[in-house]
Amino acid sequence: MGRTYSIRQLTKEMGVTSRTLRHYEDEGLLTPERQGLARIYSQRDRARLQLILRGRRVGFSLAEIREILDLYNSEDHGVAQFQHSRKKFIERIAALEAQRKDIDESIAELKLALSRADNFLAEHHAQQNPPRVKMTGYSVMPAAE
Amino acid sequence: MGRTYSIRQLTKEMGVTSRTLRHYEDEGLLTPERQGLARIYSQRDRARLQLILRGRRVGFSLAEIREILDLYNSEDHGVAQFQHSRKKFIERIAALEAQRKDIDESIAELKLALSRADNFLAEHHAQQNPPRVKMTGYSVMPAAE
DNA sequence: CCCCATCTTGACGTTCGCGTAAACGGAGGC
DNA sequence: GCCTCCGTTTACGCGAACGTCAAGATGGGG
Repeated sequence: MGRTYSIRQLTKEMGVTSRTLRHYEDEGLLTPERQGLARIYSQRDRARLQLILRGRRVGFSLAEIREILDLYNSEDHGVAQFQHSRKKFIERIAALEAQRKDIDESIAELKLALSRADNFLAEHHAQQNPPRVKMTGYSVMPAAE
Repeated sequence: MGRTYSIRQLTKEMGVTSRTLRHYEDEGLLTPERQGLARIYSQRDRARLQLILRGRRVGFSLAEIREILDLYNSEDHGVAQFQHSRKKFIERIAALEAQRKDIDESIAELKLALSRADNFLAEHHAQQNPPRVKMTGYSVMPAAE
């Protein structure tokens, strides 16, 4: 018999509102038990919620998250089902790896901008008034390509 | 003088609609020149658009993207400005690195699920797909009691 | 000249992910 | 009894990021 959680406990632990949990339930992402009217969340619900929130952080829509959870949780464990799941998993992995590339590029660019800011601040170290220095004629973007 | 682009050319190249470009202009993210009524995009506009789209792919809102672009593009090159920019850059980098961690975890989990699907298919000698290493790891999703 | 393609400016519509009341139901304490 | 929490349902609202008409400008070709 696993631990159980009230809606309040879960919201505090995960940093979301009760409205959010009910919304996820409406969307079929969570299916807590009931004691009368009150929802009672199992460890499994809690684990699913963690997956949902992480999925959200990486940019999945609730529909996509549900699809993935359904793949994990499928009732039908036939060959066709697994082949379908396999395809979906591969798609998701590829998408995430592409996204990671975007993120790495963004980080690199931001770090470059950061170092430029640091250089400027180092050069104008003790200065408090904004110096009207023109920066090497380049007023726009980090060069692409 | 650099190359220029019609709205149509840019949409085709970038895979977005003209409505999207106009929307970005309404939001102050792009400021193409005009020839009469027609918009005419410069290389700089094109570069900014690439940044915008990448920002979108990593989950930034248009408001956040505008803020970052403004940091790059600031007119005021004073010390206070650079200090502010520096702070913002550091924040963004930290957020992206956190997101990267989420992505790596998601990828790891999906790969685990993938290998389980592969194992199943191997056992049932569904010969269509490359077999995988045998896994003995425990499922990420807690079993349904 | 007309036609057609491509552009333009509104402006209302849509989807997603919840927020935010409004109104009500038990359980426990005083 | 009543008050205070914690919970519930129903349901309208909202901001973001465009989609989707409607109606008109502009320029080139036949």
